Amino acid sequence: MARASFRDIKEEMERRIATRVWRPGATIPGEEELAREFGSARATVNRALQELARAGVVERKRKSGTRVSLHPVREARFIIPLVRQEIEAEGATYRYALIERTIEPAPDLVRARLGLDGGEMLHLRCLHLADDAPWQFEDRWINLAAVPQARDQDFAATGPNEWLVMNTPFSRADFSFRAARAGSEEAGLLGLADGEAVFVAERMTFIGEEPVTLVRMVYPPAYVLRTSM
Amino acid sequence: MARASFRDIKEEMERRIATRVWRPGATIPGEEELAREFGSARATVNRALQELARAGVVERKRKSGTRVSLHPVREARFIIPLVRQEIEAEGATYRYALIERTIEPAPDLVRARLGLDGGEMLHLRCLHLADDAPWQFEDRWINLAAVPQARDQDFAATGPNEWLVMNTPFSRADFSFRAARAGSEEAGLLGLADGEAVFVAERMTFIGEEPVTLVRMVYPPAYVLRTSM
DNA sequence: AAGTGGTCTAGACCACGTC
DNA sequence: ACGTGGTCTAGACCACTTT
Repeated sequence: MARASFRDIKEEMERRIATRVWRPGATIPGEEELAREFGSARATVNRALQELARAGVVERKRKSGTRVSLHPVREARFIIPLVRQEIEAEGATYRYALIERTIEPAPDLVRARLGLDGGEMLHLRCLHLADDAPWQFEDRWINLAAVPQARDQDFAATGPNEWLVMNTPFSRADFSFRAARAGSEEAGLLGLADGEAVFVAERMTFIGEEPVTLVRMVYPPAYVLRTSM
Repeated sequence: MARASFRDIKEEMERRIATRVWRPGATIPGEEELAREFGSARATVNRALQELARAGVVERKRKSGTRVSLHPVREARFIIPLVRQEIEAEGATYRYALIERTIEPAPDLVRARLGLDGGEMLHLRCLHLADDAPWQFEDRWINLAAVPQARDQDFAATGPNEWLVMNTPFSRADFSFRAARAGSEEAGLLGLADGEAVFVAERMTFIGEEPVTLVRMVYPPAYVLRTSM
């Protein structure tokens, strides 16, 4: 092997952990010693170890050293792509259809979820299609107090998600995922039988403490959310 | 300000993006120029930019330079707790029940998913309960070639998940989540009506390239997976 | 006080993509 | 060919934690 890269070093260390040369809970050698062993600079070993630590494979503490995690990785990451990207990544053609756009006072349920006192909201209902087959039904409420420019958008050609991503930064988002039975309206729009199982994702986003939007996304049962770590 | 750390630089760059000094799609200055501006080494700017790229805020390509992402692909993290912890966090009492434990050759479907040629597998089916109400039905296949010690475990008192976490490191895991209709057996075990919507999580884990386990976890429709970012 | 990881620097060379 | 990011090095100093 040529000079060892931080990737090589990381792989070798993963191998040692997987094959229990380095056992869970055990302290592994210090960076300096490892650098000597791998014939590399300490910074290179450091980078490999930092990545392992970020992934939860090892735990590091100054003075005490680096230990193999007892309860490895309890965290997975997953990306929230735009529907358009999600669909185009499948090799399908994306199409968008607006169903309804109204401005109304926030219903109690939405106000409660977002922690709002009152005020007007933009209510949008739309459909995202892949190769003309329904892919996602979106039911969205936008807080016009937080995003006044949304009032001037008709969202006829572009979905609110893309517009918001481009125009409204957010500082926090809460997600939830569940299974549910399709209501008759949802079933109709998605081309499903009544009572079919649907995958429901909900998202609330905030700028600081101010609520921006609440969206409910309903997918047909063929949809699968994937991630890996 | 003292000498700029990569964190300071990262924050300043995030600020410039949030305040649209650097606009979506625009190319930002090269590392060398930024290093001069911040009075730091190029490696320090590089680290800040790499973290922004990993977070999806910017996109980098050699020769072309670094540009602000048009559609920031934000990533969310979620924790995969042990069922026991999940239930106890709800303030409920955890109970575990083994339904079936057999050693069999891998069925074709499982072999295909895991990329196995053959060999014996441990098949476990069990139920996790919260305050004596069914919480999760678990159907698990363990590759005995990768985890021979599992053959000696009866899994009568402790679920395979807890045992594996403590005894088998893994280097990669793939997750998927979907909605489905409960089969009659699942419905019976979970106390649901036939055809009720259930939330299905699947996980495959590997040590290096060697498959360790495939598990299908089925939750009643009341279950909600939450995360935030 | 001392040990270990955390970060920074200045310089170098490499790798990839574009021209 | 050339420009930009990717990575490595050798050395230095700092910061946190434990002794």
